[in-house]
Amino acid sequence: MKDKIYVHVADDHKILIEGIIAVINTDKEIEISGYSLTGKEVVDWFDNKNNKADVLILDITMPVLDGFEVLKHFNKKGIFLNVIILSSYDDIKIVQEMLKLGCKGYITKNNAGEHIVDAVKAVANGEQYFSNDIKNILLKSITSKNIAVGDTPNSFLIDTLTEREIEVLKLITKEFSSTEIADVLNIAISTVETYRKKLLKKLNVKNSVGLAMYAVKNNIV
Amino acid sequence: MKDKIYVHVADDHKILIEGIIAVINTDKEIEISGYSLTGKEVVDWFDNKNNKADVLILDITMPVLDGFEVLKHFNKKGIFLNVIILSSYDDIKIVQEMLKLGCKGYITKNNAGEHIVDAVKAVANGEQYFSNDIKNILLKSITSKNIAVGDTPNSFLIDTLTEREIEVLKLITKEFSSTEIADVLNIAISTVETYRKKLLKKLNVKNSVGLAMYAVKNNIV
DNA sequence: ATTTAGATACCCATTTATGGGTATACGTGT
DNA sequence: ACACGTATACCCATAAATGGGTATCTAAAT
Repeated sequence: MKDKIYVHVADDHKILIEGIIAVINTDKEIEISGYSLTGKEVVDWFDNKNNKADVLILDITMPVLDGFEVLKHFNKKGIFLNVIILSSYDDIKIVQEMLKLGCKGYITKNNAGEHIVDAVKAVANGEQYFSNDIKNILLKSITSKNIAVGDTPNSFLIDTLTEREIEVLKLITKEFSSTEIADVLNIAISTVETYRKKLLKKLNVKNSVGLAMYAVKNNIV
Repeated sequence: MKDKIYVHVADDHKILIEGIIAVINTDKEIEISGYSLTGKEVVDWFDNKNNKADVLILDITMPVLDGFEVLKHFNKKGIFLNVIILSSYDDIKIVQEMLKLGCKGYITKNNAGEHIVDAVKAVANGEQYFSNDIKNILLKSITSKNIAVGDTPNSFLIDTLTEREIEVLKLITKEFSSTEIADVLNIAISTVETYRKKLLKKLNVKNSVGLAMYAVKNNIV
């Protein structure tokens, strides 16, 4: 009923890649179209237009570029991949950061074998997939606030803020006026006002309150 | 090893309350200390200092005051209860709203029987509890953004705001200017500005951004 | 009956923010 | 060599917000 699912695997341990290939080869629907041992290789592989993959299985700890940097790179380029994080980290902060960066699945290495095929099929199908331990820590993290809300899909694809813009934005949320921000950052008030204008435009909000609300919604503060 | 867990049940269907009592009575650790058929009754029951419960099982659809309003009332009063929502709604928006209002558990009526005892014990113990279907929709809702983050627990309203002040505050967080707020509420701009002054003073913040941040931190929005 | 809290509205003046430009300087990558 | 993004800074004008008052009306509480 549908084409094969092509998968690219990235992990700095060759043996783990071989394991994943072995597992995935047991399923006729899925095929490995490439693999990488460093983040740099991943980026380069996808830069080549001849290479294509429906799903990227991505380790976090890798030489040259780590998993975070790889996703940031793709986000910046506006490249939208179905990414499954395969990591031994089960720290909530890391999982959240990866979700913010747009990953669609997250499985831990402990029980990768039993999950990998299902995970690949799920994310290739536009769904999300988490291994049970990740599910648990995600649920635990749900408190009385800041519940996940289905936003504009892939809203990370919009205008990326520069470091300085984020710096200004953070100070705005701390109730600083332009004068005070200029003081703290040692720049002219006019410059701060330039940043305010850029922020308003990039984030498409009406005023400083909108900036603050954006910052909150997007975990910038 | 520990005292009994006292539970108050609120649902407008008497038969459902009876069912819950029957289920809960099978467990020696838990005891029903009261029940209510409307939201108003719940509020009144807890207003009486002689009444106490460790856990409140709360329906959403109820006459006089619904579940949302009951939780809002307790939040406003600074009353902190371990609340389990028992509802037939499994809409993500509703679950999220209830979590924002501070509920500690959420189970659907489909499979209440098999979950109710575990849920009560969990929330009485300070943990969270969700039935499997709720777990699933919560996980589904986790997108690339707005992941749950553990905040300051129970930071309720200090200086009580009036209804009108809260109304204005909410509009401020929606990026409305004073002119627009005056328009929406059909009052003079000068009146809106009076509210802004009062809000700034009561909440002890410097500007509108401070108001917005306060509103977010305190679940007003 | 009198106080109190809340909603409403205006006066004044000053400070900030917004919206439209333009412009220079620096570094990266093609 | 040149384009591009980023950080910086200024011009202009208008809109909005802030900070200090005072004041009236109503409903609820004492």
